[in-house]
Amino acid sequence: MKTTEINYTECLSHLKGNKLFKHLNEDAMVSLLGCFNYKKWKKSTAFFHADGIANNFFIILSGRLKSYHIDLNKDREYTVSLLGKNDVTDVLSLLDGAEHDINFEALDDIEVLCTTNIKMRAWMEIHPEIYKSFMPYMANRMRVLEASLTDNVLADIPTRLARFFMANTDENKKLININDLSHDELANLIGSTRAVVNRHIQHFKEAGIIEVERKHTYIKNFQLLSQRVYESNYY
Amino acid sequence: MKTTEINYTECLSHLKGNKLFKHLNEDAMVSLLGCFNYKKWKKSTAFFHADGIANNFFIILSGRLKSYHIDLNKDREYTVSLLGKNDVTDVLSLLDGAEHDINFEALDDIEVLCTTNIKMRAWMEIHPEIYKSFMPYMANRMRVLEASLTDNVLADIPTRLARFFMANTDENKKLININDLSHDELANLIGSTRAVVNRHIQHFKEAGIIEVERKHTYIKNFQLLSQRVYESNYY
DNA sequence: CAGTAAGTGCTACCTAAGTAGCATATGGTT
DNA sequence: AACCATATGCTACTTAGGTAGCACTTACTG
Repeated sequence: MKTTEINYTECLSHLKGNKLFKHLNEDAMVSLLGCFNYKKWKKSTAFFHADGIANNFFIILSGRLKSYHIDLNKDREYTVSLLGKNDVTDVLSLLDGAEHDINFEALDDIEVLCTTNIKMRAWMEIHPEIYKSFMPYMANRMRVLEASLTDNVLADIPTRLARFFMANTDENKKLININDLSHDELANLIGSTRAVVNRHIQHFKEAGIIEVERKHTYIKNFQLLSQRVYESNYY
Repeated sequence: MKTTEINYTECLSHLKGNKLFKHLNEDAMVSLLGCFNYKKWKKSTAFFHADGIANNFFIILSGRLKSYHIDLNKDREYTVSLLGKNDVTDVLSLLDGAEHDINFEALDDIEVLCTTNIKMRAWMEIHPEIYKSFMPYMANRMRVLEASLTDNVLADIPTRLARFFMANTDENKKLININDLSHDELANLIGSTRAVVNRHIQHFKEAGIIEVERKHTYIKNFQLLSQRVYESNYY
């Protein structure tokens, strides 16, 4: 690993805190780190599918990275997932070798460990115990995808918005991770548009559920929010 | 394995034709079969999440099984995936042990090999090489989920319908696997309702793209269909 | 500190999708 | 043959969500 900007032990401790890799023994850990380069990207750096980015494999150390699709006809974007610390990408092209046409954009300054799918696959061949630890990670990602899918089909936008806020609260009932996003980004995340999301945010404000400042959202009444979430349900 | 209704070698050949299990050696194959029971279910048999069905693990030998969510408030259903021969379920609860609230219904008379998640997990512990072969299967399932998700957010219903037909054609440009579904089931699959899907089916008929009989859909002009599909695109 | 880009709030309008209801057709069952 | 559940086709209507446009505000940048 190139250690120009971050030291080796720091990276090691990152991996040891990552569910996918924490179970590895010291030797495997060292050889894994040998495959990666440490990189930083500025906020708003974008990677398009066409750039061949999907043939690389990243472990996110800090910052948020969104994966998204654009509709060229209409002027719309959909954020498929919001990746953060301890997430990896792109799992799909890594695991089945096929192309994955999706784009990425850094929502913050981010730090990643970077390698190619080819190198990563070679390492996995030698350390097959890694496959098992990928299982719950993939299962969790699938759960999120499936929940979003069902939501987007069956739930209206205020419901999706409420659920999205709810899903991003911590134990103190405060909004985390998405509290500094613009209404535009929120819209991309729940599959709608800025104007519509803004409309419903006004309703939530009137109802006393949330408070809004420029690029900041706060939950004002958690009780009301969870009420709004559980009004509509499916099984 | 209980071999009351199907013989052992028949099951073995099923497993050898299944991408998930074909790579196993003879011993592993035999011990795997030892975990399962052979079962048949009649068409329309339904399993609800509440029944604890999700703690079982199935390999589908023949027939179609849909996994779906119902919205109790509105009167709607969404078919998350249509599983068939060589598919397994439920991967999610198997791999991370958490509840997966989803329902199942047999669209045909179906045959399955059936075991509990607990037994299957125990077997996997002893045969960890299986984890690797699960990878591309899961990756593929994730791709399908992600594509549906993006479609449901960004594409309108005629586009989704056209894509859905397109995705279910064989090398002879004939409709397979979904050609005998009612408009109601089609609607569930693309995230809409019977009346709306029927509306667009009329348009497709007028345009000469498809032909429809009671519970049968045929592609009349594949060229026109693929044109309709590629009109709208995203990346 | 002036200029500019980005974010927000809101009005007015348009349209695809959903809903309700009914007529007709089909195929299987008694 | 008569019956009945299911499937389909179609009309009329409602509505949530999307679109366009603009005013105002905030924060950054040269």
